[in-house]
Amino acid sequence: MRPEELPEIRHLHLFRDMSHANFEALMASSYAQNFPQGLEMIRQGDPADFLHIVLEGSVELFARWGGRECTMAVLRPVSTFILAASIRDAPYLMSARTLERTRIILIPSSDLRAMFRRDSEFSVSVINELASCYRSVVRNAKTLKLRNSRERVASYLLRQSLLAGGAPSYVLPVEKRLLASYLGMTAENLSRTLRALEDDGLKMDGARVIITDRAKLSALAQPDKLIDGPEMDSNENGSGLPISSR
Amino acid sequence: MRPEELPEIRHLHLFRDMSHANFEALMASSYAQNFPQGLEMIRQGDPADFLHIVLEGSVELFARWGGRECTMAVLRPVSTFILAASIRDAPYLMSARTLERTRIILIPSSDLRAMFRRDSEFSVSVINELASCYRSVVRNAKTLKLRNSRERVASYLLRQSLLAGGAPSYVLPVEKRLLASYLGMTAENLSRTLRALEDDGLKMDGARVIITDRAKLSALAQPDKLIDGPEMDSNENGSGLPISSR
DNA sequence: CGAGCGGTTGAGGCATGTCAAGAGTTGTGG
DNA sequence: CCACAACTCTTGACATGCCTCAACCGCTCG
Repeated sequence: MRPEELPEIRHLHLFRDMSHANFEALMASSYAQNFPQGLEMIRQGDPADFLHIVLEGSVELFARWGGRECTMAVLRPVSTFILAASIRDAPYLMSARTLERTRIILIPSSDLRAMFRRDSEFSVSVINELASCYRSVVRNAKTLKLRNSRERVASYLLRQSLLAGGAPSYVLPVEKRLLASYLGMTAENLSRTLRALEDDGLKMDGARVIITDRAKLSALAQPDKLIDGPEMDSNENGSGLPISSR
Repeated sequence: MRPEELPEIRHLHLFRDMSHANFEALMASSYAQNFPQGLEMIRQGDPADFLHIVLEGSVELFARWGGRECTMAVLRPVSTFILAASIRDAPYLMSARTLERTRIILIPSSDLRAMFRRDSEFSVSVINELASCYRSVVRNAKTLKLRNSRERVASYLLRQSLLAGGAPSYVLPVEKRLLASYLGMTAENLSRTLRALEDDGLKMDGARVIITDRAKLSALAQPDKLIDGPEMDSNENGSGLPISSR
């Protein structure tokens, strides 16, 4: 692990409050790894031996069942993921693959579990992190059950706009194909939906989103802080399943 | 609070490992309340001032958006709920209403937060509880995105059968209307789906489920431990969103 | 240059929601 | 005790959202 990377990790909410010595100890037992693009680094069902941290690149979390698969989240630096499985010493519920060349830190789950039993500051951080992640997934479930695909697309685009500083125009952070799967629809359906939203204040230009009439689009999406945030929460972290907080 | 209720609460994973004195302290600041049927005791968006525990009766957690609503979980004794919101000192993401006359214990969130900073055994329990809940919601999201309604119904019925001790016949723990909403479909659609499953090893008689051909039904549902459990986990607890662990 | 891939578009079909009506059940008040 | 209201559940008819399959375009990369 490179020395200049430590501060970046230390800066995460999860690690920010623990003692210096304990942080060093945790990092000493961890190691970094670089993965090429498209590598399935985690397979659902495998034992969760490590907590992962994305340092560079990006990672897709996805789930498989039968012949189907769907993407559950996309993570960008600096984020942790699969904290819950590491803690429960249980099998991964999701698989992970790199979307590009990606650098990952691996922290042994057993060290993690030992650490929060020893460092009470750290255990409080873990609690806050998990609670935050839990709420994110609940929001996700709400949007899936309460909104139709059109509304999910519109609210997603508005949320991303907000993350881009409220800009009326920005570039999609992920491929449309992947976004479709994240939003629980097919690529074809997303394509048609984006086209249809041209009557509602949206314009697409390739991967570029242009919000031409925010009020109109908002009326359709009905953004709700109990689904879309804010509290965009403490989501510098990952695995709370934001698709690309970046 | 009745003295005979304390052991039931103490028996929950969440409270079982903390010191006697601290448990007593937490209970001392809590109080019990009885609600009539159909009362909306928690409204989404309100501040989460209390951790709740169902002692008798049953509670539906549901979410609203726009004009629509859907049920997210049904909780039965003895279960805690809305732990994450209490911890984050954040607004409830879901509403709760009683399905029958229900007795609830209310633990002030601030006391809860103070307690896990003080009692490290308790903080470990909270971590395990939250991690477990998180995984439950992820499983829920997976079933929503990967299975169609028919498959969700079939797998739900098989899971319930397992909870009923593997019995081929049992009575639905909730009304069909509510079950439909939990499974992300309309009541009409559930009704038709149940009828259609008669070709696949299922027979309904009112609220009674009769599995006539388990192999056939399983082939359709393709139960998966990464979605349906087991690890039916430590789900004596609630808010991991099982519908009626009974 | 050709293969592969993401994206788009069209045609068609199935799954699911909506609306409406009726049977059965439960609960309530006269 | 009965009448009535309210509710769940079911069924039918219909509309529509969404998926599937197929073709095609444009781009990238070997």
